[in-house]
This record gives sequence, structure tokens and C-alpha cells, in this order.
Amino acid sequence: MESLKVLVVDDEPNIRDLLSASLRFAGHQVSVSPNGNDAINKIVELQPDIVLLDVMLPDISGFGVTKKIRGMGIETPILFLTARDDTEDKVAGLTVGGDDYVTKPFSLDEIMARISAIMRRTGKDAAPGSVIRVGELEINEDAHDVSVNGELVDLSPTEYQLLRYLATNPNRVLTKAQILDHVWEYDFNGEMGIVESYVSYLQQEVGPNLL
Amino acid sequence: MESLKVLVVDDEPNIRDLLSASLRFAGHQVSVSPNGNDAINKIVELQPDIVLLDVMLPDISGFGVTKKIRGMGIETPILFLTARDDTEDKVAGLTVGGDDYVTKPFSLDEIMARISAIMRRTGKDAAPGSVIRVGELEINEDAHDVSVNGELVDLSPTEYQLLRYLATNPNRVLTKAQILDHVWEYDFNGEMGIVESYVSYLQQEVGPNLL
DNA sequence: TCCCTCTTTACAGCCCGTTTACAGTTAGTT
DNA sequence: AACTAACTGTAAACGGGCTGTAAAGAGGGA
Repeated sequence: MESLKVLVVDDEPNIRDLLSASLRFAGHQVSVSPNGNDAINKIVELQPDIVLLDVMLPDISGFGVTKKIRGMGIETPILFLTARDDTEDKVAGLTVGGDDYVTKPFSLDEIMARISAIMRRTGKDAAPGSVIRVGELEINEDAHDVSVNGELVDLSPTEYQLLRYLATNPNRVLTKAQILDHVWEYDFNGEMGIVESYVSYLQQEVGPNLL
Repeated sequence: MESLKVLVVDDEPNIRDLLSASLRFAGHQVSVSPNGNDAINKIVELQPDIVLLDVMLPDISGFGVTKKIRGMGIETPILFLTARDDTEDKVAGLTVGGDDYVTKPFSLDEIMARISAIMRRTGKDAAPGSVIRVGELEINEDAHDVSVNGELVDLSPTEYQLLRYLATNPNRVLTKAQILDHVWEYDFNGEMGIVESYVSYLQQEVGPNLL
């Protein structure tokens, strides 16, 4: 994925920092905004490629921001950040027109994957193929399918996310902490042993290919 | 379907935004208009391939707009947007001559399907086949009937719409929110559980083919 | 030998998807 | 207009599989 101009809008400094650090590390140009009005200004001014927009903001809601900028004819794709509870009912229209949403607490890898998906769908990015290949391993990001030597293997959601993260960082030593930070939700409060368990599951199902 | 020039005419900003975002995302060039007079100007000026025209407008009714432009010899096909009540009497005769109508509140998928149907009928589009085939599943979009291995199955309207949406996105992971946003009417305010229920109905009737 | 770390296996809780049942509403018929 | 049938949407019951923890097994280094 090419370098993108990303605007992160959230009132919680922790989230802003987490996202901006990760996005910057991924090679993007990041701007941040703590509230709705400021976000509108920055969107008009900076013309970002994508906006990460918290729904719950102190002044104007994320939906309000969206209405405002759409009314100005700005079609920048938006990735909404919503609380788990709001999800059920207020989702109407969130996934329309290339937009999408993730629920808090999210995992970093999920955010990155969604951004890629949006850029792919809206054609802004030069279709980096939605298939990841590492050796005899093949991951289809649309179908969330994994195959080894053409043979499909059945993975649980967490297993898939983990494998995807490993596959996007081949030939690289990753610490358990890094894996935990990327694959698990940011408020995960458990033992690191879970990483070891899941790596073990994967090795049994896809064979000892990477690490 | 090729890229089309679409004009969306509605006085409610929400509807305009919803439609323009979706249509743009589908690869079309979209212009919008908030009333009848402006719409007439834009139709003459832009010569769109199709017009999505609300019947109830602040100045001239959608029918008035139609009369006016037809009087000028403009034969652009029109998809009328009408309120649920108006349907029976006023809409009579609307479906002749390539025009059609949908009632508010509509679902996005229905709008897209109607546009495809119109373009197919008026021959502007290179007949993208009105039959969807996925594995042993066959969906006839003209007759709205579905067959598995040549055997007809009887589906309710909602079931048909859902199956159609799933069939047009094969081998792709779809979230409940995406399905809800595309298949159900835009003002649906209920639980997402309904998606699960209907998916279950489908699996019983067409067998576990896709997802 | 002991200790430390990585790997694997076992297991309990629980979340989530599936299915079924049911009430409310609509549509179609006589 | 009343009757019937069917469809939509909600809710509750069910079951399975996934998640996360803990403990046993295996290897290496000092």
C-alpha cells in the first residue's frame, strides 16, 4: 500500500496516539483531531485519503461530521470507530459507499486490514491483490480463506488474524509482545501464553512454514 | 454494468447522500438535484443515462418534470421514488417505456437491481445477462425465481433479495452490518438478529451452498 | 542436575451462531 | 368486510466451537 494521508479523529488521547504511531510506522502521513469541528476543518484543508472517525465526540458526532462534509461534496472514505454497544442498532448506513466501521476495542491489525480493504474497494490504491502468498501458503483476504499447496485449511477467526499478521511480516523476528499488540484487542489483559498456544495451533494446521 | 451518468433528484439530503454515495461507489458519475426546476436544467444540460426522480418535490412534482422533458423530446429513462401510499393509482403506467418505480423506504440492493433492469431493457447496457449463476444455484432476475440443480425453490421477497445479494458477492466475507445495509430498507431500525434468521431460512431452502 | 523457555495438550467457561417458535402485520380471497 | 394464509421481525432455547488458562512435556544452557 502506498503512503496515505490519514486523519485520525478521537477525543481519547490514548487512542489517537496508538493509531497515529502505528499508522506512521506503516509509512503513512498522519494528522490528528480531538473533536468534530476541528475534524471538519482539517478534512477540508488537508484532503486526506481516508478518515478514521470516532462516532462519539464531545461536540459533533461522527455522523454529524460525515453529513457536513458529504454536503460539501467531499467523498473521502471513512472508517468509523464505534463502541461495542452502539453497534447493534446504529449501524444503519455505516457500510455504504466504501465506508466501514470497527468496534472498540479493536486490534491494530484489524484497523490496518480494513484500511487496505477500503483503499482497494475505492480503487484509490493500485489493487495490491487481495491475496497474500508466502511460500506454499496462500491467504485470500476477501474470503478469509487459507490454503497450503492448494489445499484449504479451516481456521478460527483468531487463528486467521494471527496467521495473516505473521504472513505480512515474513523473515522477521517478532516478539510475543508485538504479536499481542497487533493481533489482539488493545485492552486485552490476559497472559502472553495465549500467543504461544495459538502459534502452536497454527503449526499443527498449516505445517511449520513460517515464523 | 458500465459506468453511467446518473442524476439523483430528491429534496431530502439524507436520501441524496445515501444514493450518491452508493452509486459513486458502484462506479457511476453522480449529480444531485434538490427540486424539480433544477432537475430539468440538469437533465437538459448533463444528459444523464438515467434519472432517479422523487415524485414529491417542493416545486414541480416528479411527474411534472417528466412531462416537461418528454415534451422536449428527451427520452432518458426514469426511476421514480414514491411514497408507499401513492403506489396504486398514481403510479399506473409508470412501468411502460422503460421507466420504473420503487417505493420509499427502499433498500439499496433494490435500487441497484432496478437500475440494471432498466439499462438492460432500454438496451443502453450491453445486456449483462439477467441470470446469476453460482455453483448449482441459478437466479433469474427477471422472473425473480431461483433454482438449485434446475429445481425451482419458492422464496419470499426478503429471502430472494438476501440470496441475490449473497450471490452477487461470492467468496467474500460479509458482515451482518453490510448485509443489513444493502438488503433491508434504509429506515430499518431493528435487531441484526434478523439477518441470522433469514440466512438460516435460506440454508434450509437452498442448501448450504454459499456464504 | 537444575532452571528456564518454548511447545503442546487438556479443559472449563462462555460467547456466538443456529435454529425454532411465536406474535404482529400485511396481503390476498371469497 | 371478514377470513385465511403467508411473511416479517423478535425472542428464547440449544449446541458447538472458540477463547484463554493452566499444566505437562521437551529441549538447551550453565
